Amino acid sequence: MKVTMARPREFDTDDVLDKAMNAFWSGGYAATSLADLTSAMGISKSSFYETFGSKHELFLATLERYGKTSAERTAAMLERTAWAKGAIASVFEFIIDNATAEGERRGCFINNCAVESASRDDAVASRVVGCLERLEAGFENAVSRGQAAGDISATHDSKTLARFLTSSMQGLIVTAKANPDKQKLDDIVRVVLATLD
Amino acid sequence: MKVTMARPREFDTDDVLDKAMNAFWSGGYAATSLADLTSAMGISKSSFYETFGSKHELFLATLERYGKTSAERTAAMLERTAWAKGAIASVFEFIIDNATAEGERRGCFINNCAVESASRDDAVASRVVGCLERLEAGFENAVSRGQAAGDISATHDSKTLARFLTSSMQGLIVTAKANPDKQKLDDIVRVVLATLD
DNA sequence: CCGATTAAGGACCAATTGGTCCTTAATTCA
DNA sequence: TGAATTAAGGACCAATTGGTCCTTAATCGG
Repeated sequence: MKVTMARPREFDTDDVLDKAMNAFWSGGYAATSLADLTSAMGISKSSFYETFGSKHELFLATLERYGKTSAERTAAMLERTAWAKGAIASVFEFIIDNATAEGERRGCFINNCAVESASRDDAVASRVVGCLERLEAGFENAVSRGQAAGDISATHDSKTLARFLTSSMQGLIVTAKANPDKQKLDDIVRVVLATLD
Repeated sequence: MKVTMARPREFDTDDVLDKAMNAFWSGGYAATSLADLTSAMGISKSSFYETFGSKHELFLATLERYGKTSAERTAAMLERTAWAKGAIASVFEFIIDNATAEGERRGCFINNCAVESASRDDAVASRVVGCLERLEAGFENAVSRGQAAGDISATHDSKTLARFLTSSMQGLIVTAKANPDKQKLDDIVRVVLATLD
């Protein structure tokens, strides 16, 4: 690759990528300007274009980073936790806690990207689908284990339930964004989790 | 009100409002420019500002129109149709048909608005919540009738199920936008409708 | 037909958009 | 130390942004 390094970067790529992701997460793609981005990332315009190419390429890079970090973490958590049913419940609880907490309600990055950009931008769509499939795989693994343990009903097969749970998660996130009413959200999750019994 | 009319408008307000709504529906708020809007609406800039005040006010007007037309129609349909359970199923079927049809996949206007703008714009949020509550009321009415007819299980009360159905609808719409795979969507709806048994 | 009133066309605006490029500063290897 | 290389600062760009305003055209009541 690079045979010499010359002057080294003054920033960490993953670090500024995280900051860019947070900016897009809060503002969406279209409404987040280059000025917003460079300000959030703390780098200059020239470093921006040198390192990331364009606003669009940066956006894709933040999506990939999300897939490798947050989405992967949630899915892996579902697969590792011993009590599968409890792990599933805790994912939904986490969403409610997040949405009803003080401060900015920015929803879920992937959910935002799916709604704003997926149908107009194939590169975004494929990355969004990747994250959702990883999550679905996490749910399916958990459901399978729960069914094997006799903890989760076998009325629906694990893949079907995993798809349902992934979709329910998206629905909860949208509902919470419109109206973060804990009672309503708890009602929804109660019915969702009852499908596992 | 107006004591004289002088020169009459060359366009119908509701008609151009519908065209504006479709433009926002396809492009979102931020990414739809004034040029996009006036072009879609077929009116001049001066007529635009004279009639609607600003881009933001127009946006709110399209949301209100959506509430008075589309949202109201769906909710009323749920309330009128004799076989409540079938009516609920047909709403979900309609979403799948829409999402898997050829052409632009622009999702649901309210869903798009909820995700893009609700958490950053109180005026938008209140109108989005209004539409969702109207829909929820439609579901609740249908569920109650179904429960009275012994057609829908009384395991969960009608309000809880209505909230769940409204949220499930949002989830389905987001899932479909990311990946309009009919099998997956059918799987999801099967589990959703099974909660009524 | 005429004065009042309102609609529409489009010139104009400052600010912002995403993006380029030139210069200067830092760091490497030889 | 010096040549090569790369990073960073920021001037600069055309195009577009949402929005204003002036002029002209159309239609009303009288």
